[in-house]
Amino acid sequence: MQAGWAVLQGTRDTGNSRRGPTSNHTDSMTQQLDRLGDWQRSHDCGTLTDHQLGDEVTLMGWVATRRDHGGVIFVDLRDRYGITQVVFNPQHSATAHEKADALRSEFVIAVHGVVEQRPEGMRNPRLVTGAIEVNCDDLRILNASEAIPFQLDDQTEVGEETRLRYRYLDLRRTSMQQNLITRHRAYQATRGYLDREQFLEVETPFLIRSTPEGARDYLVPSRVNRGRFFALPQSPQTYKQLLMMAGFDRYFQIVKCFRDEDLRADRQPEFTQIDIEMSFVAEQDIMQMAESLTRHICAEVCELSLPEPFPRMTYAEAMNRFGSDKPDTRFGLELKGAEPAGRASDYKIFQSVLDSGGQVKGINAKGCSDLPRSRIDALIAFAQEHGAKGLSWIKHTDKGLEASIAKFFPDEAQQLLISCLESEPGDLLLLVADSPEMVAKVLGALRLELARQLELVAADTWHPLWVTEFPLLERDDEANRFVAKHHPFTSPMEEDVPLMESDPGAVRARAYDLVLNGNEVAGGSIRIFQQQMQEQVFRLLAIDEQEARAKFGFLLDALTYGAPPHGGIAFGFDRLVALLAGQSNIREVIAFPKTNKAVGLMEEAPGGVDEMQMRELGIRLR
RNA sequence: GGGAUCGUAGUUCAGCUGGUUAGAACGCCGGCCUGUCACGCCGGAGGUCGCGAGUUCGAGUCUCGUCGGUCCCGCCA
Repeated sequence: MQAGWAVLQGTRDTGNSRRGPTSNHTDSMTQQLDRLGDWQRSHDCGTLTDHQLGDEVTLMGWVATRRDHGGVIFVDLRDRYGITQVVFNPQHSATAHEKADALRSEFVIAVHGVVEQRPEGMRNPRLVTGAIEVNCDDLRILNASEAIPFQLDDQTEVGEETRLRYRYLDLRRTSMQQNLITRHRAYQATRGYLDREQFLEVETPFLIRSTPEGARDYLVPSRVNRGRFFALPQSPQTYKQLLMMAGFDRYFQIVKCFRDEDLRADRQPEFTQIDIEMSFVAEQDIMQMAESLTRHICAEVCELSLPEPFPRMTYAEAMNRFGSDKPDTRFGLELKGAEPAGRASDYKIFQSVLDSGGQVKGINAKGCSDLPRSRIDALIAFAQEHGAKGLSWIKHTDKGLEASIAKFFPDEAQQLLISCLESEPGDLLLLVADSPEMVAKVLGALRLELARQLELVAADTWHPLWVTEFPLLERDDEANRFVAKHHPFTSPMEEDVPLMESDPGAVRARAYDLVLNGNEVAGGSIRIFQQQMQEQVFRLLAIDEQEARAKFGFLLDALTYGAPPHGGIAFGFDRLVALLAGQSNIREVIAFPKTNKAVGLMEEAPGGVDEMQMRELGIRLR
């Protein structure tokens, strides 16, 4: 036995191989490892306190750290629940102490011992179990571990590439365990709430028919039906509507969705939705339900109390005041119209934009008149990255308005500018002149960037907001036609139906988004449930009858057999959990996420396939 | 498809206007240590400077290309 442990110590790799363990010391040690035998875990590593003093316990877990004092060895034993200090004292058990000499980080062990009070002054107030320690009399080494490629403490920030390559190690870190626990609690809060509210959880297919509307589909070739393909669902949209037509009244599902689009910090190729649909309802019913659900989740998971009811804002107001359809209302910096000042100025750029139907709007960066030129230049560059031709700026000092463009603003125009932007000495005015869409886009982004730079968002503030009355349609300039902004089954607002022929772009939808701290966490709509209306909308979208039949024939048929009025909403579950976990990146709340290039670094997915598989599927690369 | 940024020891980073043998901390390995908990002390090992070209007497450093990570624009009904 003893010789065996010596082998183990001597062969532990120093330099780590990059792609996992190549040394075979683990193999050579297998015979020296202990069996679990009849040992049973009596407690976890996060529960022992003064109350168990004197108890004999058996703990199992990972060696978080080993502190060898020559005479006495301390091991911090870690599991999902916490950390307990184990003491190996030669006077208590010479064998256990001798054996503990071989322990290294991340070895998996079982210890048997007695819960003892720590000596006076040796307590660790930072551990729940810090008042006690387990005096070990018997140790079983269940598994060894190579030296791990990065430390598991939360002290040093390890690069994400390394973390993702060894995700199973990364997930051992306390912060990641907390994130997944938060996620779990959000699942349970959701299921509990919706179950109590009479919602039925129903699964819908993952292998579905591809429809070229919307995002790119992930495709799955069918072997049995050679040359045909399934798509993975971008959402269970049509199925949940069919469940309403089937009379299920209240449906929900916590479900994976798939979109083959480029990734972002808040976008993964596969992501999770809380998908909900209800029959015999209008906007108010769904919004009220979604609001209660959100309040319930936030209360259960984070003990937050959100306002009741959530504030509401129309899409038009959101775009006008915040330049965004998901405004972060935790700070000011609202967009202000500056057209009168632009008209009164001699500034050619503003004049020509206004003459061609554009807008001049601005943000008043309060108290920023002393911002150095370099920072302003960076803001200009930022605006240009977002598509602006330029960003005009004017400092409001004690002496009045100062800037290179101030000379184009006669006194009257200056006064108008000051009143339009509610400016005071000490402020910095940032102005954009462009099409209304571009003005909103640029100033909306600039507003967020300024708030970030100026640290205007106080920690632990939660601003939920409903955005309503979205446009039904959106102009697709490339295809020169209208496309659905939400999806083609969204019902138009009744009072706007007459506009469908005359001014389709002005028709508002019975759609709503739930925004939390500037993040879209849910979105939904009242659906079309009468066939004539669905056909009318398809016409607007330039989808002819043949195409509509081919793509959505089953849904159109279902509409003819007594479809109830219905509507629903879907939550971006990953985003919601990320917010609750205080993470700005949804990868932090997903166990095994993909990189920006939609690659799994650990399992190296996607990978190639055998020629045989391709042949069976009737697929050839070109 | 485009832009920005990063890539140096296992990890996190430093490495100046191009110039001797590429450094630090943590980790790892060995030794010592009976009350630590970021243990301590002594010693040691560990590098394809992402990869490939180019400029140069000389490249971690400059140029071009390429691969990969991250953030953003486009895209995401």
